[in-house]
Amino acid sequence: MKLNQATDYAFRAVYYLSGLPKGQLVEAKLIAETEKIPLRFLLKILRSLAAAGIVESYRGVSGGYTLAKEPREITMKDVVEAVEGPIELNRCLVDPGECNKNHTAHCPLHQALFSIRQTLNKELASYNFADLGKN
Amino acid sequence: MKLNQATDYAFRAVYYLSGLPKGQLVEAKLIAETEKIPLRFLLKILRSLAAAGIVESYRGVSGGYTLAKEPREITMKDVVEAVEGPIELNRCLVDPGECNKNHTAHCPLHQALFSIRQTLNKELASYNFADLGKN
DNA sequence: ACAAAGTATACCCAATCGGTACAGTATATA
DNA sequence: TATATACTGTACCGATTGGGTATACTTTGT
Repeated sequence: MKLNQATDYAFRAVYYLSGLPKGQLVEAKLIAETEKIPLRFLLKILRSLAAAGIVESYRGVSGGYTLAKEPREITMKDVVEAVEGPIELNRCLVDPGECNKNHTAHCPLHQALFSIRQTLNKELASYNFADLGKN
Repeated sequence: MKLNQATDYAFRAVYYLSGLPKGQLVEAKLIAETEKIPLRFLLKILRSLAAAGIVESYRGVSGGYTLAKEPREITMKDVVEAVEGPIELNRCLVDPGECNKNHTAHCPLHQALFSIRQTLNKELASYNFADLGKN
């Protein structure tokens, strides 16, 4: 069970942007070089981050990217969800029809998984990009 | 980010075995039918569980499977790891060489991910198959 | 008008997932 | 001791996902 590589790159990109003066634009190319991320792939990831309202993009000659909100307002959970969608943990947490036993409500495994997912989400949400740098 | 289907089946199989009198053998076929798991696939999963010391197998005419230890001694983490290996969360947690920034030790993202993984592991380890049934 | 940025869509190869097939081995019982 | 029954091991298979690239296009500052 792991996060995918795109998510890792997204973490790095957002972390990089968090270290910049508020509102400063940076081209994808520079982020890519600094963070050693394939440029084309990074552009794709940045589009997801933009769609999720984490990053703002500006086109044209001196365009680039900047954070759409304060680093403190962006959590690791936000980034994960922007890139790979919500954490599912298990098919049957998403679609009860997928549960081949089909008695979700009184399935103790389901209950445990539900609670584990919740813990994981909370944990991811507890890290914001302002605090990440410090310590 | 999710657990795979084999792990889900493994949960169900172990849960099923946990509900049986200690030491009672059950054929894979019966587990498969009860839990609606493809038989061949279940057999494969059971081999992983046996290799991990969660389940014991007996061949021959009235063979089958039984838990290798008390339900209380088996956690969801044990089952996850038996089936899909340890939880990695991120490439660079496994192999520092994979970290394209290569300064793992002082990377705040790495530190956060490390801690998140730990929380997840603890959470998974907090559910054992004796308690799952009750409540 | 043109170069420098981002956008959109489509594609590609490799790895993993979910599962099956086949050939083999152990064992209880007739 | 033959045989049916149950597990084992390896190899395979089609579909999906992961990680990334290509191509064509749009926006914008100078």
